[in-house]
Amino acid sequence: MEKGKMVEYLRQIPMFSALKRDDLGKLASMTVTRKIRKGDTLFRDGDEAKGFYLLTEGRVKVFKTAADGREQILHFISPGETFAEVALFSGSTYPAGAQALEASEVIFFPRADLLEIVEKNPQFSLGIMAGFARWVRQFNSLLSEYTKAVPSRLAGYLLAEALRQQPSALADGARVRLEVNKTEIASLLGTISATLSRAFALLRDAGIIEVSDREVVIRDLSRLRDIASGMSLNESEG
Amino acid sequence: MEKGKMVEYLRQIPMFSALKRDDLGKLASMTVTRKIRKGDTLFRDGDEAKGFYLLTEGRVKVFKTAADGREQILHFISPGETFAEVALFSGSTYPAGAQALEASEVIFFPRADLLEIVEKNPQFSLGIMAGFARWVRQFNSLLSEYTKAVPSRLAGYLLAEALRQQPSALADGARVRLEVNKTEIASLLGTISATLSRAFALLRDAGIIEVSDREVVIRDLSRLRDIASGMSLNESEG
DNA sequence: CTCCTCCTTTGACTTAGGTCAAAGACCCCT
DNA sequence: AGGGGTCTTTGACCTAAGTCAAAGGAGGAG
Repeated sequence: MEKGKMVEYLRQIPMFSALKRDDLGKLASMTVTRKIRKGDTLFRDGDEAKGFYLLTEGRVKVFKTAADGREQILHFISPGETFAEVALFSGSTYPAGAQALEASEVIFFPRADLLEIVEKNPQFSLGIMAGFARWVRQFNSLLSEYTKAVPSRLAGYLLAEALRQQPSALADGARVRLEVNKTEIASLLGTISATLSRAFALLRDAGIIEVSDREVVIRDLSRLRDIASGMSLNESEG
Repeated sequence: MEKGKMVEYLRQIPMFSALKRDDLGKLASMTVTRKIRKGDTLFRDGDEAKGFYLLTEGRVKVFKTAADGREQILHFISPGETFAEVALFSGSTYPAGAQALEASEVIFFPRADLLEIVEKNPQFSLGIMAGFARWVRQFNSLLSEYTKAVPSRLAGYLLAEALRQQPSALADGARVRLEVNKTEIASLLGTISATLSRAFALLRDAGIIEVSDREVVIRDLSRLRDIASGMSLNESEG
């Protein structure tokens, strides 16, 4: 990306929006852009944390690997989102790994350079913290999801995706594209593909959603909401 | 607390240690100290976030309440620890509730006053962020715990408590006081007291711990570690 | 076009752990 | 000391969801 364009691009990212023009320029010049292929690992849980990333293209997963090798996805990153910000605040290691789900492009922000800007721009640190707070909330909700049954978690995921993809069109008939494969979604929801498959079938057979290939149509939004909030399938009937 | 003492007290808190003397003074004068009784609620999930807290005495739980009324404890707060810092960075609402587990005393830091200090002290914001990072890691590990069986989570909890209570004496024979009742521990570990009770019995019968009243003695630290890392009880035998 | 690989679905089985219920144990309070 | 309340343990039962395995499907590479 050419520098002027880079500055414009960075300005749109909420975290950087408070920066003045010359700081943005400095920021732009310290970055490293990197193209990665599907399956490439950006960093692993435990690697030394040298900076954080902004995804400009593609899709990335952030995940933890358990002792037995199974992985738990913490979140999917979409273009325009930053990840691994935690690197900024503690010199040590990344608490999770990151890997490309498809061909992607990232911008890397080296920790040391960033800290310089932070120290001179209290406003900037507020921006970072706001991003952090958002993140905490997300994490928080991920945790509460865990106590729910798999169909509830799936319902919650579908609602969140529908909202993210087309905030305005959240109504019966809304379409949700599944932007990652079901095995990955299963891992995000803390389950396995076989179980997720059954959960999809349950919602489908109840007439709440239609599934074809990678597209889901929401047929009964209000029941989907009920399920997401923890209601069981038969409670939500009628 | 008298003001000079308050300044000294605040200086010991990692988050505030980078502040200069007069900022500490300002900080001290903006706080509100509050005594609360066992069972008192400090704030609920969804309340407007007006500031954050520092616990000086007693014990507090931070928790989420599910739609069906069951609660999931996110963490126990011990004296000297801050909580609800998320309030600083997003004007909106608390993502969880807080309630006193015993008679306690807290210092409250109003959001608006704090932000003033943040804006003038980049160093301070770094301190806050460091606290945040610690918090993220803790949360992160809480999440990975979730995929494990209950006895593993219990083992992890006991190890963490042993380490917190007497970092130096972590060896066979180490004693751990249970500072909250088992129903609360169950909720922290994402289970219920009946199941937790069986998990205690399992570890006891395997000769890994001894339990009497509210005191646990670690008899076989290395097996406890095995269990905590996800190994099943019979795998860890021998 | 056809093979190969990866993803998804389905089936049969097993099990961890939640539910419900009841009985101890302990503590405080009067 | 008696009695109510809370916390903990134990038992019997049941269900959600994980494991293992196999069969379809769909897409890409040659």
